[in-house]
Amino acid sequence: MSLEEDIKQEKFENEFQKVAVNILYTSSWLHNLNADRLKAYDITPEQFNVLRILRGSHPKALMLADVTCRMIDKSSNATRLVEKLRLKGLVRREICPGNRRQVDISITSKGLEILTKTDNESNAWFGKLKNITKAEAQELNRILDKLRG
Amino acid sequence: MSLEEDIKQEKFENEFQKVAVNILYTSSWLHNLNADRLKAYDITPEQFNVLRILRGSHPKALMLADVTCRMIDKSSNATRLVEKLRLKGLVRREICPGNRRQVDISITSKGLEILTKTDNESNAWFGKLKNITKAEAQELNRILDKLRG
DNA sequence: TGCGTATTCATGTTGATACAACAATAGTTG
DNA sequence: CAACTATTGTTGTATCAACATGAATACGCA
Repeated sequence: MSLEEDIKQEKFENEFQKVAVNILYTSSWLHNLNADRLKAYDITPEQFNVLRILRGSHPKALMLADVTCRMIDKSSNATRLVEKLRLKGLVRREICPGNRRQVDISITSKGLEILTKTDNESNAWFGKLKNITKAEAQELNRILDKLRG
Repeated sequence: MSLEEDIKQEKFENEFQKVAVNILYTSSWLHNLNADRLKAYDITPEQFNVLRILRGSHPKALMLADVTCRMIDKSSNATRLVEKLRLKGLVRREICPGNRRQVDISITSKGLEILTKTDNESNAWFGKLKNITKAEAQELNRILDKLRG
């Protein structure tokens, strides 16, 4: 549906203002879709993101700062996110012996299992994004990257 | 900068996954920009959004449900958001005489003043989005609308 | 070595989000 | 009119985001 209908706004001042609102609105839409599908696994989208980051470096551990800088939303607190995941047994937390300030985080086999399960769904889920063509997806990515300049 | 650099991810599984991450990431970037510039006025981006919605209908009041359905993020709580704005004197809240369940919300002159001030900045602010051309902005809007189906 | 600074993470606090339950009023129907 | 249902907002609660501050360790240099 058009953004104008979705938020009952007849017109925007200019195309750039609409871009801003459209990105924020579409992001909220995506976030809600994602939160819904992850509810079955009892994890939040940001927790899921951290798990994926850790799978990306598996079996190597990452220090907390490395997790943070890979996160989509840098302002969420990696310490507490990781602690939530640890309590669920999905990640491991170890003080680095060589540098005792540092905490090494790695994904557990239970964490990997959850990701495997969601992978099976993910294709179906990305299907929801396939209202657009691959060429449009590429164009979207190009423009968003350029936007952030 | 490219998304890959921003979140240190070398590659995505496919263009659609990257679209999802890119929208979420760009939205977080935009939200932070917005929050920063609004800090000088002591309002949050969602409060700002409500003020703009009310200016859109000014001088007509809107009932709470109408505010909600125009909001970018439908899940934030309009009752409490409006109460915050009321305490700052930026909106008025009146029980509708014709239907006492209903609450009519309208923007005050003080609320309008704040928007006038931000308007003066807004052009400068939208300038940050002008890494892209108007044609690209239109294309971005088209694809985002299509994406949400 | 010892002192100042930088790095890395944790914690405290305030306000926002997510979701469910509740309350009050209005409309509807036998 | 009395009971039922729908509409419209409010409130409670747990969790999360945003931001500032604090604590422990490591590093650099006189």
